Amino acid sequence: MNAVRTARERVRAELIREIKDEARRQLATASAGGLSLRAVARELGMASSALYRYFPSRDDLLTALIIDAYDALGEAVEQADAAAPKADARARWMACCHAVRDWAKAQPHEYALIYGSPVPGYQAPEDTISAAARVPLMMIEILRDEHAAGRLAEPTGAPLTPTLLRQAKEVGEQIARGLPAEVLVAAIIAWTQLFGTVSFELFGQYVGSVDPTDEFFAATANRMADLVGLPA
Amino acid sequence: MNAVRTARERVRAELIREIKDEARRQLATASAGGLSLRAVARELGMASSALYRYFPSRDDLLTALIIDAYDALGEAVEQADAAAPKADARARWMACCHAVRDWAKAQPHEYALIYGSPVPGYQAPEDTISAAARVPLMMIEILRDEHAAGRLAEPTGAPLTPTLLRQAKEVGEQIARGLPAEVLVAAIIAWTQLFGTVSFELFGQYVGSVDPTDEFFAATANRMADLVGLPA
DNA sequence: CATTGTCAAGAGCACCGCTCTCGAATTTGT
DNA sequence: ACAAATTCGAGAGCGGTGCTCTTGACAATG
Repeated sequence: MNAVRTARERVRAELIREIKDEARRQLATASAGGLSLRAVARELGMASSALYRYFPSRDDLLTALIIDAYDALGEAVEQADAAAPKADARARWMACCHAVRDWAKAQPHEYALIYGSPVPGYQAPEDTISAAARVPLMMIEILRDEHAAGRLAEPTGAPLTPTLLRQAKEVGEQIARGLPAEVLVAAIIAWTQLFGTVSFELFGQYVGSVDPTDEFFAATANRMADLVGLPA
Repeated sequence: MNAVRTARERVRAELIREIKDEARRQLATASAGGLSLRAVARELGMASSALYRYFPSRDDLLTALIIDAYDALGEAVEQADAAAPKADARARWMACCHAVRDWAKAQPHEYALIYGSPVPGYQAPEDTISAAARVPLMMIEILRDEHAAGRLAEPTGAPLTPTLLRQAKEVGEQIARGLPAEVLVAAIIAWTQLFGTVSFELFGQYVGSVDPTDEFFAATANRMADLVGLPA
């Protein structure tokens, strides 16, 4: 009974996968706003109306692609971290940074989908935010490990304002227990810098200056490792 | 004769302005990809085909809006710098950073237009890049003034790789003569951080952590001032 | 075997960017 | 002052879009 019912559901799951694959392929030529359900259906040899059996609207297809993208990026970063020597925090940090950049350069349109400007009337559903948190959580885990081992340098620079300290403490209690608020703020700065650099590179802002960007990126990632207090 | 010719051209310039204004207004509800010439024409009470007398294509309208946006942002930053005490480099720096953020928060859709993901098939024409350079040039000018006065601290951190040094020197020769390559690299990092932070705030990545972002932004801008070597 | 649920397909709606043509208005040249 | 040249707005129309609704075929269920 379950096996029989699965027969139909399996072909359905397969078709959903094919639709997403084709949509991803089209994303490469026409980005988010230009994704055409009709074109996807045409390429798959089916009527456009049939697609609505699988995705109730264009935005739902887009949402599925966004979640997939966040997950793929998170997966890539987590694998990069796992492959790095666990004792070498800076190596883990650099591996994660490079994993983000490599993934973004390999799937620029999927990256633009999740870190570019929000799509017109699109409202990100709940499911996306947990998927989006995987990368920052990975970076924080590195810092927690290093802090627990007592190898994290104390943050420098002007002291933080009370409000910012309170905000950081609140966030820390939920996802970074044990990490000093100053470190967490530095981590948010570094996290911003990481994606800012990748975005600027992908969106062409470095053309004419630090292009190719490989060495600049490595230098930036190292500066950020310094900022959060990782040992050299 | 000139006055007569101007009569027609004046109403033409006026209409171009109205079209751009209305397009900007629509950008607020449907972002770049969803900008509709027909809707603009409808709102202006004219036939959609008439718009093509003023903008040969939708992309040309978009380009005009993009250049206007870059210019408006550049103007805002330059005014902020001019209003700051010329002798206080950090005050100038902070004023510029806050000017970028304030402008972006006041016109989020125009900001997304120029610093979000590139529009589908859109290729940025030459005119945009000079307009885009105004903000980074302003930041570099602050550093040049301070360096000329001998008040710029020496960059810290690991030494840069030869390739990156060479890239920085090349850029420096064109737009930042006299500025050490290490400072220029730090400036590019800071420039990236500035827009990365503004983008993350506007695109909702800080929701749930450092939101509201006012104090975090100020702290970040100060850290970046430290990074480029500005005195406290 | 009949019923029930699922599915693809087609027609159709309102919208889009864009092109072309045509008549009216305006500017220009004489 | 009048004719020629240019500019302009409007309309029709092309092929495309997302999306809805209906219809008829198929497969799974009892």
